Amino acid sequence: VTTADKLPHPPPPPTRWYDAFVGEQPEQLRLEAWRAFLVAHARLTEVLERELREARDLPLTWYDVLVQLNEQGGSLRMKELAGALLLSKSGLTRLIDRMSEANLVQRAADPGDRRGVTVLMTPTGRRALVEAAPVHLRGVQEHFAAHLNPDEAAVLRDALTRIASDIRP
Amino acid sequence: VTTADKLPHPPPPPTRWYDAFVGEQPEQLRLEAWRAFLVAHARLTEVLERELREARDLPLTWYDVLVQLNEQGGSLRMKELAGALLLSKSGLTRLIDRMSEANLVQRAADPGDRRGVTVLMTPTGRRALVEAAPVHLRGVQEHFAAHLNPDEAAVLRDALTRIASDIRP
DNA sequence: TAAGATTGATACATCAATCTTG
DNA sequence: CAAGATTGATGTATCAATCTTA
Repeated sequence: VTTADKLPHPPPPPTRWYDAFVGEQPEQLRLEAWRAFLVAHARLTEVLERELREARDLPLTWYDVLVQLNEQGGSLRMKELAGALLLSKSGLTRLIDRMSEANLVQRAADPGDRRGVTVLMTPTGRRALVEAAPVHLRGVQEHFAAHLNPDEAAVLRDALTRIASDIRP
Repeated sequence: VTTADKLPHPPPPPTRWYDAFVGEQPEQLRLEAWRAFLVAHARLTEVLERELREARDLPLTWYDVLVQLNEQGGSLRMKELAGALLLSKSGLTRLIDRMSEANLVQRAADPGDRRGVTVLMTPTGRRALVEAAPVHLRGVQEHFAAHLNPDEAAVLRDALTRIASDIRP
């Protein structure tokens, strides 16, 4: 369509819109931390997702559902689960559809309030969790935790917790 | 469908599959860092996405494309761009389709190797970048950078860079 | 044949609207 | 009406297969 011989716009120099921010050394450092944060997250979720899928054919989202259910004694309301997973309500509805289809979880009516739906982990689901957990935890250990000494781990935990909690409100 | 009066599976105690890992205090700390990392990322991308969309009606992905093009002098091959954005090739094809539709970028044939396609930032795209950058950078500053003192920023940058670079190979 | 990019089928998430129960 | 959950329409990502040029 467009020929490269006649470029429609001769390349101007890159816009240095960030000059105001990176001018001072401290801001430069913080922006580097920000980029590192994004890259690390992308790479980590990619490997962990791949490893779990290859080893146990389980999507990371499914694993997360099972972990949450396990930590809450095996059952949880849709609303709570959606919150814990940082997922929209409709997103969770479909996720639970698929996982029920695979017999890893099951829906049950809440006898007290029939508007609510409770999600139960099935024995099959529990088995899937028990088999997947070592794989996933080994991955987290190898790709994330092993690179942090205790001081660094504490800094990450504290700083990131602070950051997260200042957003939600 | 299922009545809650007859639960199909009486809740067993939560499986403590993670005992082997959290038994020692240092591993506990690192797992907390891992959870904080995930939560912080989810919350941060959510706010930043929302803020940019509300202020300039620009998806964060589009912004990232413009930033990359700007840093590379205004043009980049599809392949390079996909790599820089941590996006699949086909994903980038569609993204560039939409952005071309909106006149923010433009495709051009590479005269040297006609298999390749070069993506150019248009004047409209540059304007969009210049208007969006302050909004986004203010967001990063407010929600992320402002919570870090220089020492913490350095730890995050160094540790996360180390983590990311040990994955790709 | 291989590299670069696109296309088709599909998976998964969201918003807004809707249904059911309180 | 409000709360909890689901549904319909839609946006955007992926893989595998395909097309074009080297």
